[in-house]
Amino acid sequence: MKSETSPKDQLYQTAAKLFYQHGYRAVGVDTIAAESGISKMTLYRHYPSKDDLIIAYLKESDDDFWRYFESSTRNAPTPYEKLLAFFQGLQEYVTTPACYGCPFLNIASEYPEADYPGHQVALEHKQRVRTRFTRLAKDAGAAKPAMLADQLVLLMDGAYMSTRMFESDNPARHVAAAARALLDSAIGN
Amino acid sequence: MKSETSPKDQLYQTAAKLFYQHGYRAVGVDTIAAESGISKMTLYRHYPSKDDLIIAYLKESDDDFWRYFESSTRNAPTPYEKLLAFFQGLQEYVTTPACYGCPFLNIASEYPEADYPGHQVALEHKQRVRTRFTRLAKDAGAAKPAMLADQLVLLMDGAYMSTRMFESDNPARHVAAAARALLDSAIGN
DNA sequence: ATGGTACGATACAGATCTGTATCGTTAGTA
DNA sequence: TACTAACGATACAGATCTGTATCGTACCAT
Repeated sequence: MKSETSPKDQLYQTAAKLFYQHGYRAVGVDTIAAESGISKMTLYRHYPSKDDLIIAYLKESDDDFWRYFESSTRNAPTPYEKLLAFFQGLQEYVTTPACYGCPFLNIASEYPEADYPGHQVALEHKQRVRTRFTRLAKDAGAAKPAMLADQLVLLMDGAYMSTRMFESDNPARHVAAAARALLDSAIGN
Repeated sequence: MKSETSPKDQLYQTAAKLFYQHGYRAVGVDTIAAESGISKMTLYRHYPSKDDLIIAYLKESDDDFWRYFESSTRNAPTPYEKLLAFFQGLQEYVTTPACYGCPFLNIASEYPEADYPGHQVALEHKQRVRTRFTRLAKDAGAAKPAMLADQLVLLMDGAYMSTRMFESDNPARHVAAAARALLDSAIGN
């Protein structure tokens, strides 16, 4: 059957969960090893350093994000509705206990130095989102698509951070309505 | 003249700068002592622990925020214009190299556990901002003032995080326009 | 059967961090 | 002048962290 998860997968899943919930600096390799039931030596056999494990997690999070982005917007017929659908899905996610914010914002907070490798990965991710938003905003007929995209990025990141901060009564519950207001204001329909 | 800064002040100013720029976990007490030119023993004579120093910084940051809030909105004649003025000033600040994000969002990222004292201080700060926004939104005639306030909080926090992440070409340069759009949409004038 | 590969367990090196203990010095004050 | 309070310098205790070294074992393919 070969359905057993490999030690590397086991390690990765545990690290991903701990990094996301508790932060990158707060989680040590000993904790990851103990929690996953995999030896620390095996960890270092698969990942040369803790930073490599962090980078692997960030790259996978980027893939996850785009997988979700595609699936949440696929059924929306227009660019306008695609953006709305994304923010509707985002709102549902960030008002869920499973959400601990944004892995990329979290790494940027913990490692603000621009030359840290993880910071670079995060920055590139946000730039791709910005580019994608800009394209959709343009196709939706916005007069200033780059400006609208930036405004939507602020909303998205604000929602992620609210979720990391608030346990209940989260301001992010209004992110979809806010996105709609910005879209309507920028498109003018 | 007695104008010399006291060792405690020297210590505090150095710690504030380092915490804000590099993060709380990344900055150790030895670094603070060395950078300030004050002995580590003197640090612990004034602050029982590093956490106490962090809390002192957060409380002072809260005061700073409200001082700025009052000064930036004082000359605006209406609640609507007060909110616009705040976001205009925020935009100017976050597009400046002196800005390293929001001390409260930063602490929430680095210490996500809700029972960490610093997290509590941060949460209370954000709640006060939310309350203040709600009051102004209500006085400005918004149909759903709490919702508008939440949307503005998302924008504000998104702008802070963008600044921590981006060095140039910062999406936060459009935060004032976004706030205006949300206000106009919610008030309907 | 045998050899290679992956993993577990453990100990450890070396760095770093928070916080304390000790002692010397300096400055202000009665 | 002598006392006191604050500070500096240094060493250190104890914990924690990343990463490595070593050795034993289990499994798998030839």
